Amino acid sequence: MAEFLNGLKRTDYCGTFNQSFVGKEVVVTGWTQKRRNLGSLIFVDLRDRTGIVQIVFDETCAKEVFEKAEQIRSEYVLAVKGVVRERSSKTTKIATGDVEILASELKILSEADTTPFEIVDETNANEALRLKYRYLDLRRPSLQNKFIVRNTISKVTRDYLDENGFLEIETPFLGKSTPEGARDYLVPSRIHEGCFYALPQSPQIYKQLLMIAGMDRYYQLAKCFRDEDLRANRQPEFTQIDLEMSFVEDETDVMYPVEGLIKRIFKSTLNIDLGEGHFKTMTYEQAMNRFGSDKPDTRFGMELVDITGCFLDSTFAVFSNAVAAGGSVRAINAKGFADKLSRKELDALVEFVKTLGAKGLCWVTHKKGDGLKSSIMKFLTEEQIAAFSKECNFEEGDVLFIAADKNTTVFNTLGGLRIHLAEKFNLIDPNRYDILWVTDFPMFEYSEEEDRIVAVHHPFTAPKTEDLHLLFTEPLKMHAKAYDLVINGQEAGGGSIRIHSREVQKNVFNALGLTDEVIRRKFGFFVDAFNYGTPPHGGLALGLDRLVMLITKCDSIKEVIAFPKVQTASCLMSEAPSTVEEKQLNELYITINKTQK
RNA sequence: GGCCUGGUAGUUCAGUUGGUUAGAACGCUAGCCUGUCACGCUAGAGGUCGAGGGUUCGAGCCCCUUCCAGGUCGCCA
Repeated sequence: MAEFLNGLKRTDYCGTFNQSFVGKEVVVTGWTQKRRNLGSLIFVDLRDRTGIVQIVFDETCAKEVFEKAEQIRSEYVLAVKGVVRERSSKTTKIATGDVEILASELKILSEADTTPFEIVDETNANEALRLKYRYLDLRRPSLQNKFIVRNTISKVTRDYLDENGFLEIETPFLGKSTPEGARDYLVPSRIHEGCFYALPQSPQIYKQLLMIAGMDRYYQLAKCFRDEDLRANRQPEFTQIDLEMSFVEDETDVMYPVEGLIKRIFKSTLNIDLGEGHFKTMTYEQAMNRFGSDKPDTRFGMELVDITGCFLDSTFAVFSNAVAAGGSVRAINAKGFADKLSRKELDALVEFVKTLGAKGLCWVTHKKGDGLKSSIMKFLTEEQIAAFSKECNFEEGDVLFIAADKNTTVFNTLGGLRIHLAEKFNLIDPNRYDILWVTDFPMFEYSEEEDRIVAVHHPFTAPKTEDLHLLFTEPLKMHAKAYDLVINGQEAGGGSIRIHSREVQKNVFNALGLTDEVIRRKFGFFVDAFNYGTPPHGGLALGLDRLVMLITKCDSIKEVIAFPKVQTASCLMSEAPSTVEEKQLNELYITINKTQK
């Protein structure tokens, strides 16, 4: 039978005890990590979120206390009163290993069934099982620590932004479905037949309206929702540190304050001092040319090299066709990999890049004493070999991977291969943090799917001032005042200076092929707002979950969200989403059409 | 939507060419035990081999379908 506290008040947390407590009478509460019953001597490790302390029951205990202690099992919730004393046999395995509590009073506040998996830090229980019993999984110290770090980041963020004049303002969850961008989660309206709210993909429009409203500087730890497929670092609902500033003009007006925030976060969580200077920056073009990615992982080398010039006279159709179509031939040199990669593994890498959209991949190996070998040996001339060897510093012991196609495919292929090799061969120092800005993104890109140009960032992003004149002639050559914060090859955040001129905004909409009628329907209230005095403004959003992942060094976003969804966007614990009562559907004017897809 | 991987006691796994009663460790239960901290010793319970169908004298194992989970590509302005 569960007992009540009956006035017993906790005096200290389990993990806080040390020599200075010796002799004090204390009351601790927590969960039973482990019970060791030696007959007339019982040890109980009691755990709360701060740590573990050992409780002892022996012959000095009252008979009924000792008998109750014999009933204790794993995960029972206890309250124990006792005196702290020095241990006769100390241990360094727990932080409180110098002392123990000799119990004089015990309350079993709650009994516990045998848990589906053991509540230990180094669990290897299946993730699905742990997610079904998430509240048990969350008892594990390593998981609790992630939420303690997450809290620190949130708190430091609020402190820093408050000190810098930002106001925390909440924006609606129930909003208007936005066109372009991710798929919206829709919420049916009961009052308006056939109408739907959309959950925000981000508070983008609202925060810009707050600038027009004169709030000057805004921030929010904003929940965002996107109905897209999940990944190891993507959940359908996630949190952004979202901010916006008025009277800013250049990218650095936003980037520099954010650098201050990132520095404060790293200092307060990891005690890492990121130094006085500004973060490194790299243009989008540089990032693509060197790393084949707009979120380059600069913790290791193996950079891309453009060797198009080496193959201008190539008889190999793949190369000549790629060049003729405006593409390129590029390579990465896997230094010293000749002995690490078997023929079978090379073939596997060729198959791997096909999953990235490549049609193929050429390789050249130079094993010691074995000479050159290549998948395209018969197409290579002495001059070409000499030329690319020089360009790529290709020497004995190396493996060169060559891709030829249109540039986007080449970048995707070699950029992806580079990361794949680094992970496979542990080329990355796990304790290193490489932080940089990627700037000067293209303003637009061509969408083959939609057969029109679309905004790379979003349609409110300001073009580079010097590119404005290209808007109606060569829009694809325009660059945007947009910037991404990249940490260890992950997009940690992104933002832009926004368009504040109604003329420019109208022209950008037009360049995107949106008619006045469409603009009115989709963004009417937003466009109207620009007519009443808009300050120059810009902002940024940081992925809070990804920051926690990076700082706690975990690979899965599920580890840093208290109640996450699995790959099919369902919650294994609550079994959401679920069907609902017919009555609820009727109220919402909804009928389920099971055949349509 | 495509591709890859996995599903066997509560948990993590093993299970030979398709062949007797499906095993181990941890956990759990009971008994003994005064310094354990991976406590120890003794005994015990515990299985719809994800589900359905097929091949076979015989299926955990082979085939088909399906469900669940993980990763990834598409997608994610």
